[in-house]
Amino acid sequence: MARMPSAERRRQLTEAAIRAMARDGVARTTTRSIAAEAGVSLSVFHYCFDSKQALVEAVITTLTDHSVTVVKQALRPRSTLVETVRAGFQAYWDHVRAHPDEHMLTYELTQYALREPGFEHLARRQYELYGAAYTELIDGLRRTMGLRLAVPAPVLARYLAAMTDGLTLNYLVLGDESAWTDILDTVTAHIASLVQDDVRRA
Amino acid sequence: MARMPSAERRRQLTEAAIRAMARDGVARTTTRSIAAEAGVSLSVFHYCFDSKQALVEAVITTLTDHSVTVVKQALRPRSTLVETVRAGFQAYWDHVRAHPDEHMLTYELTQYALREPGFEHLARRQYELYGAAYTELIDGLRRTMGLRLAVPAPVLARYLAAMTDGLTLNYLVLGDESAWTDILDTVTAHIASLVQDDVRRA
DNA sequence: GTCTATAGGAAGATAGAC
DNA sequence: GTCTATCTTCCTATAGAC
Repeated sequence: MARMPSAERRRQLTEAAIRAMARDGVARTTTRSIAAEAGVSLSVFHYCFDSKQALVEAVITTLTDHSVTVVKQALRPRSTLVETVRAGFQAYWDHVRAHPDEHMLTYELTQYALREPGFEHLARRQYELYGAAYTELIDGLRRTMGLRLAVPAPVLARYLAAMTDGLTLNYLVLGDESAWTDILDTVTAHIASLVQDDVRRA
Repeated sequence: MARMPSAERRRQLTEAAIRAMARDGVARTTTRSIAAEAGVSLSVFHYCFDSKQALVEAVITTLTDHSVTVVKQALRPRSTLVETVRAGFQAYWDHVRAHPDEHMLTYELTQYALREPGFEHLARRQYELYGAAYTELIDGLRRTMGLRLAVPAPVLARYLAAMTDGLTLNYLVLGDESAWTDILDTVTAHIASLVQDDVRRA
């Protein structure tokens, strides 16, 4: 195989691990299967990473950063408040439907991090970054559109993050059969009314 | 060790497995550790269960039924609508705070079921039973208090189930540090207004 | 940096005595 | 039904040649 600097090999192996884990699940993904997915031998793996744990850490941070980017892209401010809520939620949901395996893997890795000693902070980091992304959006809207919130932005942010998280997990478990369109409409309407309630109450 | 009919041994091993999995995580729980937790030898395990998978199936159904019972107990109708929402949510949340490991294990097993070929139906069953419990409550309230809903009861039920699911997962990841009291107050208020909006709109 | 080969251990499952 | 001992397989990680 062609020689390659360690840093690039690390990226290659991390990407291969994400593909393998998304396809087979975290539990079934072995160092051998990752090396095979990357097209290198097992020793190359251990030349680049001290241990499997070290790779999983790289996978978690990479995937977290990617997920947060997805959320931030979806949440970017639009022309009106209602439009921001509706389009943002729609964009996020489109991503979930297009890449269910990726979101599934994210949940698996959260569980992994919570159980692995010394990895708990990676799970927290992920959820704190989600909260920060929502908080950032809310604060931006508040400045731009003169919103005044009845509850602190971080509280509202945490609530919105939890709700999207729960809806995503339910979709992954139950599939598309149910009336998700209705639910999304309901959710969107309620989020909009929620924010506008805050405005009215201020 | 004292002899015991197979059925009872199976229950004993299932309970031991739940304790071991809640303590060590699903990934680290082996047939050996389960047998040790139950105080029997490994062969007894395989005398009662054909395979580890067969035991996990028993664990999942047992824990699902238990979780659904918890939800149903929390959701029982109270004197007023707002009271039902508030007390129900509070009762559920008290259980989450008192038994975080049990809820954590439930999430882990959902992932396990989604990944294990032939076990997907167990994950779906769990979430469908949650939805059924919420639907049952809503229908009961509709009959008792003359509610009229703007959205079908199953849609509202699925939404509420997803929201509590997301909040629970966020709590398990982020711990108690954040302002969960504020969030719960916000959530309760919004659920109440949500149902009452439905009433007004009808 | 990359390879083949293998060490070393732990897992699920079975054999056969009691 | 329960036990101890063992089989077989698969994993992570390393050794050493190229």
